[in-house]
Amino acid sequence: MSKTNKLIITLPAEFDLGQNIAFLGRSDRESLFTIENGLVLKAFATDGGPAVVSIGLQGDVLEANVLTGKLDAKGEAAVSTYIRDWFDLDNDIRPFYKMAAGDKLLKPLTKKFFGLRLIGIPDLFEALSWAIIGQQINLAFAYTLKQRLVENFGESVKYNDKLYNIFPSPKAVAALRPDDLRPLQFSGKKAEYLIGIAQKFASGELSKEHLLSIESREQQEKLLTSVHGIGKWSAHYAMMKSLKDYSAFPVADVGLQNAVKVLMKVERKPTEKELLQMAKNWKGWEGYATFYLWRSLY
DNA sequence: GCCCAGGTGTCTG
DNA sequence: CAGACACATGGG
Repeated sequence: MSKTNKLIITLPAEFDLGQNIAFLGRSDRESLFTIENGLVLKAFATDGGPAVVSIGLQGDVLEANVLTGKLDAKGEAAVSTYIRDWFDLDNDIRPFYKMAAGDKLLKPLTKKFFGLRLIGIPDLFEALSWAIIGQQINLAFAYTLKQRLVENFGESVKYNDKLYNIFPSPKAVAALRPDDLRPLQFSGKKAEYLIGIAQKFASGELSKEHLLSIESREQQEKLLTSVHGIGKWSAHYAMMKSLKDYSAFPVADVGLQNAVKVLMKVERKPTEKELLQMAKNWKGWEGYATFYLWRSLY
């Protein structure tokens, strides 16, 4: 009998697991975790090998249980940090709610989805990959492409006869050729961008640590958009989902535009200019506002 | 068949 | 610096 690791994750007051699970469950094609009976199950790559972890509510804290594999102290710290980042637990979102209370568009959303946190993608390589996959295609197809990438080039662990996938490492993707991805129905450009970014991560030219060491958001954006395949939208997407920039604002996002259109009950999508005008009230919280607006679409 | 999709790079005026 | 356009492929 091996001892099972159990991690306790403390929670802020403005947190509702049901709301966050509802967001996580938005696609039935998600390939990187599963949701069962109020528990989130996900595989993690650790130095000691892959581990499947369940995350669920236990009283007023989250409890993470290691189901297979074993975590040393370093692994436990890494998984705890990942979960805190994933659910954005170390951020005081009261100022966001305060701002939203005075905003026609956001007020009903913060009421309806109270306790929803900006669900992140802690791994920057995964965040940028997902941005590239999602460019200019519908979300359903994007999930299909991600699933094929993950299943073909990522590791997986079995638990209870089910496979739990881990997003492919930069090294694994860096070794691919576009012709490896074309049969999975990646366009030539997506394949080229994805492999190029993987190579930059594998070589150390790009890293989350380095991006985070840059204090100026403008400089972060500039560095990100200097990479082939990362435009303004993808840079802001990664900044809000991975770099904890709550003011990141992917204005060109068609989902965001549609959400505003629906909520305002108007015939056409707002222009970028109109969105920027609207977002003047959101200063510092554009990323959170965007996230709640996306949530309104499901 | 047609329009749209969680865009980007490149070219042109 | 703004605007037009090619790219690429599935979903509805």
